[in-house]
Amino acid sequence: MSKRRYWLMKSEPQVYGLDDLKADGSTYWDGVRNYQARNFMRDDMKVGDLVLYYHSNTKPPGIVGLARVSREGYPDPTQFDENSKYFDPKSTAEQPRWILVDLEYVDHFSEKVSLDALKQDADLDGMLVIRKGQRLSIQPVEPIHFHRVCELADFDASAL
DNA sequence: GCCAACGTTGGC
DNA sequence: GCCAACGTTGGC
Repeated sequence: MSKRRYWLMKSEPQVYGLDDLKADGSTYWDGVRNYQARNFMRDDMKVGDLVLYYHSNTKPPGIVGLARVSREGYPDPTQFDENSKYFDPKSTAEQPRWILVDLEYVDHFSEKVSLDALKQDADLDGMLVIRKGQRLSIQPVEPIHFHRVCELADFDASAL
């Protein structure tokens, strides 16, 4: 088995929160229109990778639970849909610009680990999400940081 | 609602 | 290829 990677993905709970993912079971992560985030989904995210699910634009922002990559990169269908706000006229079926992955629900943390708590924790120094001005909606996470976040959430990830 | 910190676009 | 203008993200 290849080495598993860890990620953090941001979503606004009023748009598509972890509760929505739980209700759906799985989803395709559409609407990403940032090349760096696209590249992660296209090149690096593999089935089985674990994802810290982060709620932004809420009070307080923070990590609310876990998801898992359930399908590797394929073209985001919304780029071809003229009625979608994610429609991209420069994208073609032969050369799609935007690639997404599928995520499946894993679990909620019993309590949100707030952004403030992440910032307070010395073991999480260097984690991207706590950096000022960091807007990237998909971020790689160091394994040690991933496990520390689970620890802060009092969540046992050893069986995953 | 404000605004800092980006990323993208397009004129030149 | 530069960079000003503009748009977006997201914490506060």
